[in-house]
Amino acid sequence: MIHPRPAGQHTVRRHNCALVLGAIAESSGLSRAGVAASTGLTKATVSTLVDRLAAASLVRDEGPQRRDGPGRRGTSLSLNPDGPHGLGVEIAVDHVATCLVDLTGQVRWSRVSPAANRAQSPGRVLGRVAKAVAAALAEAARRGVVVGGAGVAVPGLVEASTGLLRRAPNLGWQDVDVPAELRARAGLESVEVLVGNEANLAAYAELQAGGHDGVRDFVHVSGEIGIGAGLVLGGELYDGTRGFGGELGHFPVSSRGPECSCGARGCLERLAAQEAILERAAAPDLPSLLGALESGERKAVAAVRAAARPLGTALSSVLNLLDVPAVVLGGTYARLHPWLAEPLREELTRRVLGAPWSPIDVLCSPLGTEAAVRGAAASAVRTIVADPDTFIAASGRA
Amino acid sequence: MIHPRPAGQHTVRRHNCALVLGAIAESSGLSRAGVAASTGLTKATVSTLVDRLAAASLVRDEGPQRRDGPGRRGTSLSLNPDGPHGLGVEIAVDHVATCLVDLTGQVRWSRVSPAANRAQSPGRVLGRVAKAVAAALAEAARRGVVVGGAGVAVPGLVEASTGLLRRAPNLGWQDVDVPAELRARAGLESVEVLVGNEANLAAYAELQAGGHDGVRDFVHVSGEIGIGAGLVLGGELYDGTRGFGGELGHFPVSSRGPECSCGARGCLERLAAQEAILERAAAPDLPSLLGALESGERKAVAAVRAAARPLGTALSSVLNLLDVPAVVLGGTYARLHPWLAEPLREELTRRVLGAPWSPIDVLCSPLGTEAAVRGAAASAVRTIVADPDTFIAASGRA
DNA sequence: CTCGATAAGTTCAGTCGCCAAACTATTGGG
DNA sequence: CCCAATAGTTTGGCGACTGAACTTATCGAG
Repeated sequence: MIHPRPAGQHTVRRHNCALVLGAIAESSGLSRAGVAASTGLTKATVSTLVDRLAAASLVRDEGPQRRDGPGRRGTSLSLNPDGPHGLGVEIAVDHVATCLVDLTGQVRWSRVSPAANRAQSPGRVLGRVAKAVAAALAEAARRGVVVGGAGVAVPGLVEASTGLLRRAPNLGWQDVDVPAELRARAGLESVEVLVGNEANLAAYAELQAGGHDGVRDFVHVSGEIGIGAGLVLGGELYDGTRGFGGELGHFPVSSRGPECSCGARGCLERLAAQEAILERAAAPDLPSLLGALESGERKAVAAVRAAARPLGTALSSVLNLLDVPAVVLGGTYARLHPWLAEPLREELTRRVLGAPWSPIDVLCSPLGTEAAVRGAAASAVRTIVADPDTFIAASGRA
Repeated sequence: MIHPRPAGQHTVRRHNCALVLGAIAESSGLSRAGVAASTGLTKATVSTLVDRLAAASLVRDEGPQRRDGPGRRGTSLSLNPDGPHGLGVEIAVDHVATCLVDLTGQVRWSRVSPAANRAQSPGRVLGRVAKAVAAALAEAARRGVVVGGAGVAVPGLVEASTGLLRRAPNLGWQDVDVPAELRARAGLESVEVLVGNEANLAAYAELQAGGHDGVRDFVHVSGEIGIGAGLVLGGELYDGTRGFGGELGHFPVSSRGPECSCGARGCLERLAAQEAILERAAAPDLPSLLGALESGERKAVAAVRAAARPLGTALSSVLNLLDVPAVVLGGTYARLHPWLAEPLREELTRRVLGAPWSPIDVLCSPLGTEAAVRGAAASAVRTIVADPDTFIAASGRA
């Protein structure tokens, strides 16, 4: 059993610091008095904590508010966009991406470097990654911003407890300690480095920047190579007991169906991933499929429809099991959204038990292929916003 | 968004009180010094908190420990079995069950009253339940124990946020506020009353009393009427976003298959629930099926095997999605365990991706039909153990 | 223009729970 | 009999929040 920690006054301050910052993050432009009202803390306490947050340049004082009626005006507080940034890194089979995201979740800088990483040794790939990270750090230095944390998105199973990348089939890696490697190779010694599965982090990006506002519970699916899924429950990424959660590709959706690499038959992945759709539509690649769809070719439209059924079958089971009211389509599926959404919604409505009471949303991700890097950076920013006191303490002694 | 609460010193004490009690619960017979070591608190703090817990009769001083070597002996501390009890209530279609469980999780008293509750009005049934609760409270009074909380298991969807029983198909109920009704009818005014889905609470009972020691992550399935499932993740009951989680009965496992009441085809429930097995085995009821199995009748054995496949298909999807390493068979499935476990394990081993690395346990519940009531009572006890300070404050002013 | 009403933000003594360290109590061994 | 070792208690101090009084800022009415 993981032992919970004893609490002391410092714990109280940590909690309340996070509470105050959270209130400011949630509604920008709040005054100290407003924060006090929304958190339940006293004005005195809020003042102290805001001073602390401002000193660490997490919060910015934006001058007096507009108000009508008598009384002194409050000072607008908001997250400081020039405060610490989160560094996002994505290691994919064909590229390495990096970006810098500010506290408000805005992407302030990003870069993608093509790289043939498939079946390359970890050392070689991590060398490339270290270079890209160095460039990002240089950019941050040029802008005079502190990098407060880093997140790395990887295409494989990440063990939550250890941070180890257990298996990455497409890279051919096994048991690689990515954070340790990057800390050593790329001058990230003083920064917290998180790793996460690429599909899970894409889901998190969707929550943070997707603009489906108010939707705090959904399943995010994207179908590039295989099918990646990520769960967001109650505004938090849910990644299972050991962090392996969200494996959806091998859902058995057809007792017959083609054989899969996993040994079973009728896996979702073989029926609804990008490759399966292209094959059925007799399209050589995604652009040509999209072209065919736009000109309304029956074969292409039918291929997408055919993928919607098994996808809907699998997702409806997830929705029934976890009681989630929305599905977000990302990656390739986002581009197919106009043709995919309706048949998918039909299938879900038919199969989800709660559908008659609360209709199911099938949403489209606006983030495209950048979702995973953004999610990685956002998860780094999250660690600061969710626990500012630790960040302040760390930057104080550094 | 649900607003988190501000923290103060009282929050610290609450947290540490729970920490100390948790340490004692986890390893009975610990001394104050032992608690201090395992929690990280100082001996001074532990002493204060233990006094507090002892004054509320949550913790009992059991005299000096045995130790070898020099030094003063510590005093053994353990959960007080004569401290507050949890009251468990189960409202089923054919009976009402009640029980009293002490802080250690032992059932100290229980009673089952047959009752034809199917399709009866809530008022009528709750009248019966109130009577059973009154009898349980009288028994508690006779024993001189305080009832510190109550849990009610119901066969339907319970909304976590409101505690409302949204739908109970087998009872024919809709939107019933069970806690409020019971508080009003059964003299439970001063006691916290929790409601939960019967399958989820059975899973919780399994965690608490099932004796699969060390297993803190599993799916619990039982097949009486329909198929009920409950998830335990990291030693906590997981009941989904709104508390509707664990719906497994309508997993689509066969694209053909018989039509189901939900409108779809090939639902797990129609293929693997008790009724389906009996029908296939041509057995009139469960006892006769068990008899046939014990005398090795091929038709009966084949029927159970036939149910194992779809069950395994559905469960493997859950295991892949949530990364859980064990399945516990309860209710009817527990009785079929000798014939069901092996084919089920085979199916799971074939389909679960992580199986080659960590084998999947298929365990048998020893709790029988009492699981749900016990789980209800245990969940009531849990609220005390997980937050003793609130209990102490409440009993102090009462 | 001044004064009163209203609201934001600050200051300060008070309270509460934890901590560190010193102290008392108990036990086995030389 | 005294010492080393361990359990538990007492005491003074500290940090973080609270409540209430106080200062600052703004508007509108006379």
